[in-house]
Amino acid sequence: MNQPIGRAPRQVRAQDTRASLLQAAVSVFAESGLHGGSVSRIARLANSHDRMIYYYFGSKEGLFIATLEEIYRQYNAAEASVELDLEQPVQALKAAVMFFVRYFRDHPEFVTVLNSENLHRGKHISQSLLASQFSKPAIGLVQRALAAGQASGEFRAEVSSRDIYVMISAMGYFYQSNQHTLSAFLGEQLNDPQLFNQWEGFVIDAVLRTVQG
Amino acid sequence: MNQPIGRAPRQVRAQDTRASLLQAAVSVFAESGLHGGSVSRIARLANSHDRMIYYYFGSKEGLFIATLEEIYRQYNAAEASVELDLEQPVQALKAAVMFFVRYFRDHPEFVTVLNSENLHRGKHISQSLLASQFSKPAIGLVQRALAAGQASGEFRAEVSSRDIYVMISAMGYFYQSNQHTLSAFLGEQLNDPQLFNQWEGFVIDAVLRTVQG
DNA sequence: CGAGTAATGTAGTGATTGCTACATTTTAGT
DNA sequence: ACTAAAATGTAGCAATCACTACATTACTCG
Repeated sequence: MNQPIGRAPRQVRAQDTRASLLQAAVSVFAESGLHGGSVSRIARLANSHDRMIYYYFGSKEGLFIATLEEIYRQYNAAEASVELDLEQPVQALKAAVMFFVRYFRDHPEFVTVLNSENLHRGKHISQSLLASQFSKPAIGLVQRALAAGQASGEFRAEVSSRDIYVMISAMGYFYQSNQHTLSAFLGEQLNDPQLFNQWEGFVIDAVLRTVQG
Repeated sequence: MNQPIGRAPRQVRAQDTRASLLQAAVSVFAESGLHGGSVSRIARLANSHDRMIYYYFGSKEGLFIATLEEIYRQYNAAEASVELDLEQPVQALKAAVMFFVRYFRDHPEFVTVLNSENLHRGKHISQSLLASQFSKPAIGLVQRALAAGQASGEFRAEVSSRDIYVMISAMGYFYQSNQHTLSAFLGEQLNDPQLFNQWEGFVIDAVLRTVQG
């Protein structure tokens, strides 16, 4: 569009290659974990070659680090796009809970890749230079909703936003992450839409009861 | 002791071999997951040979299924040994919460092996013939404490024990399971004992506020 | 247009994997 | 004591793995 015509093709294609490799890595690592997903399968899915993974990411671990950064980036971007009506703290917190619970449901790749990273004791995310940038906006949603409610007196002052953030994340994440063993355990299919809605309502209720006076 | 002297050695040794292979499998699968842990490493850790794994468990997957059954068995056994004073529902529920939160903290192998199984979409636990037996006593603790409180009128009647069980599990499990990425995310080491105690107190508070009228 | 290089393609490497064929030892039952 | 079989040990196979040396293309820039 605003680019000189004869310019882009080379560099653009290169970026496309990198991007499709990264996207393929997200898919494969999400499905099979770091060890389970092979470099050649990622390259094949991206219509490229193993060679290019090493060209752009140096190693399989380098690709995994980039994958982590990518899913965190998407996570933060999604969180940043949520708008809260801070005039109504209860509704705001409710909206925050719904965002998280649904994000985990709709982005299983986020859940499984993080699980894979935690299996490796966080050794890759600690190598990431961008990691520190991700921590800032993360709790933002919960923090703002909670602070608004505390200012208006609707929420208790002694509740910490970190605890509430972890509580919400835990209930949303665990429900998705462990749905298979939980379903076998409880004898109910947790991915059933009706059951999910019921669970979402329960989480909202539990969080509100926890923060309210 | 009460065995005829010349009897046991053969069968006993055989059972020892099987048991030590299973224990080694729990350790290795917990540390590296199903794909990351190799059969030969498990055999070496058990002071045995790859060969014996196939002799006793048929395949690597068979060993993994047995591993799942083993950690579930231990989980249920621990749960069954907890005694609740149902005359005091609040204390009983509190004790239940503490049991779960601490069990996940003290048994990371339970957490990581289950994560590995969920990565594979529960395909192994669904093959287990013993799996159905595990579901029964699981929610027992929570169910009894909750029912006692509902009978006495201290807890709300409309709360479901399944929701409370999943809530408690989620908050305890997630805290342990995702401690590495969470620590990087929050800038705090979640395995710090003081922070853990604070979290445990928060979970108790959140659960009680959720069930109380 | 010509040259230098960014980007891609090809064909392999050695190491490790899950698994098995085969041999050997050890013990229980008769 | 003898034998069938349970249990263990040894050696190696075919496949896959992450990774790389080397060659080739294609485009940018002077």
